[in-house]
Amino acid sequence: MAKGGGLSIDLDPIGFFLHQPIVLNSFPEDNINNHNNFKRKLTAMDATLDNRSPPSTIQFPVNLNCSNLHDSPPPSDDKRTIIDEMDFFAEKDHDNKAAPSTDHADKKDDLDRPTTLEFNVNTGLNLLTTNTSSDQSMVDDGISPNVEDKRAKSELVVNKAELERMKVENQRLKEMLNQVTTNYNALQMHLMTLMPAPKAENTEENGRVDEKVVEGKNNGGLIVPRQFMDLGLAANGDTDENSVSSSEGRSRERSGSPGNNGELASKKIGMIKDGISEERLVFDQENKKEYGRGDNGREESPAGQTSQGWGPNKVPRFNSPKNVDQTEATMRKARVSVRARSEAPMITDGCQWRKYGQKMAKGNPCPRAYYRCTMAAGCPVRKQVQRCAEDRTILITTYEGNHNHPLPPAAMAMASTTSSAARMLLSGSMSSADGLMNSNFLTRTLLPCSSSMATISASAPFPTVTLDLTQSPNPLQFQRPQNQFQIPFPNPTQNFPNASPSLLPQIFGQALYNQSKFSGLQMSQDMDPAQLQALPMNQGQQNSSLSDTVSAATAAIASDPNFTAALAAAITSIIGGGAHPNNIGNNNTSLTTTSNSNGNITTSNSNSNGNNKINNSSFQGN
DNA sequence: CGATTTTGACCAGCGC
DNA sequence: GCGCTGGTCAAAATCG
Repeated sequence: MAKGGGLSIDLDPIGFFLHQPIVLNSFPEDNINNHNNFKRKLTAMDATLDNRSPPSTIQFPVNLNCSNLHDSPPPSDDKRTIIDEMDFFAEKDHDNKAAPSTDHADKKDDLDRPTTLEFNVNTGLNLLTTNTSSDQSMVDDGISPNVEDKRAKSELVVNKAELERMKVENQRLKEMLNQVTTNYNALQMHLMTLMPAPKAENTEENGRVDEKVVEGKNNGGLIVPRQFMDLGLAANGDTDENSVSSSEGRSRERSGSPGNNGELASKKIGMIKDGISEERLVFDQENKKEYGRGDNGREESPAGQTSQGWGPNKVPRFNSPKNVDQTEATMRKARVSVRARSEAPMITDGCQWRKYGQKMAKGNPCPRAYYRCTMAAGCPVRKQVQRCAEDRTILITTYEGNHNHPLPPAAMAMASTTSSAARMLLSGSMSSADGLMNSNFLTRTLLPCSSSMATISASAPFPTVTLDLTQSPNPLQFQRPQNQFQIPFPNPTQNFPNASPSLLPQIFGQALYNQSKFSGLQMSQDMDPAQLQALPMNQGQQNSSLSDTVSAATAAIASDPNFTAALAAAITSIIGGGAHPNNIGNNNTSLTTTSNSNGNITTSNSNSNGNNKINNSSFQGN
């Protein structure tokens, strides 16, 4: 027990004995004298400062001192700050403390650091500690080693208690973090439901509005507030049409005549202008048949909370000018595709899914499975799971829609990713004005935390963000398919050594979400889906699968103070309005320039300067 | 017995 | 109009 570097630190204010193993009952004589001198001085100080000067058996402000180290480090000392962060978030220390030996070992490590010594010298509180230490030394003179042992044991106990307290506090902080995350998510969803309409302005004038926005932004650098819609949530004020049709024609009656659809569409366009969600429109007009009829009535909701998201076969048509609104609305169905290596049939994303279909997709010997979220009735979120044809160890999971229910912490990562990416894509499809900024933003935000790549595509029929977790950390080595945005990520160890690849969804989602608050992302609209399948893979390192995404993410965040701090800083800067490209100081930003077969141009951007424009690819007929 | 999966059928969009 | 394809449904089968 005599180890415990902490004891040594506390007992020796000047650091005389820091180099020595802690043997409380074997102080050299002269050192004891030094302690006695100190004791005399400090006892006087102590008396004036604090009447509750502890009796000889209670001289453990030592430990309080330790706690003070963690709780309120002087701002001037960086090292101490680091120590503070580590104690709050680094689970390792706290986890390890279960074993006393480990605990002591840690303290011993601290002992070896000059900084610790420096700390002791500089901290006035240590004087008090010293005083007690001196008392202890004095006691050494006349009291048996048993007392010393008792004292040491007491200190050990107190240290343990302190560690326990900190552990509890750490746990409490983590719980608070979880709570905040949950609330944030709920608020986010609530916000989505409350802001359906403003998009209608853009819708009214179609592409022209976009151009205006572009000009305005270029001139003034103005960040136009963007509207993004909730893919998954049905607005409370939805019409009952859906419910009506839902109650009437079930089963095979779903096939309404196209003509009716057209009429309905024009009616609904009027509704859009009145502030009705476009997404809702899409759903209504495309779901004369609504799959809200659902199995076991699951997806039916009297409140019209019928599922949205994936209407059946909603491939947009871009040819008819009359259908521009409709087209645009249809384009709202953004998807987020995650490629990850996994032997499991499905990645663990924290949600409950029910398989509702399986099909053999063209060009892939592996069947594609269709799942819908079953965590709440009417949740519109769906996903497709399919193995990559080229490399069957790669699992491609495509998400669409937003959850309309609270999510367990374990599900937040992926849900945040999908909904945020979808919103980003959707808002991006509305305007290209800030495309570059968005790209930079996205890049900047994602850069630090991912070893993977995000491919953004608006390939027909749906704009898609592809998160490729199978790729090399050095994207510059890749030959990118055309018509894609490439968002390269540097070596993850560069910034967040402890950031797990599993973190990507969460970070990506957070980043996208934050980004979507400000603007949309310009993207190429006409990438061939096959190109997504042809994404390079098997290069470089093999990243881990996405299984246990959330737990890994949580653990990594909790355990890596650097990561936490940086992420918090990034998010703070974003939320605080720091999303302007000029504020982005990331040299790693790089967007590839590609032109596509349809003549659309995507613009490269080699830095964070937001002056370049990215051409907004108009919807191209396919 | 309820929930989930399987699987054949149906539907809509698209291209020819 | 026809065939292909993607997406979905829903009855039957299976699971826990």
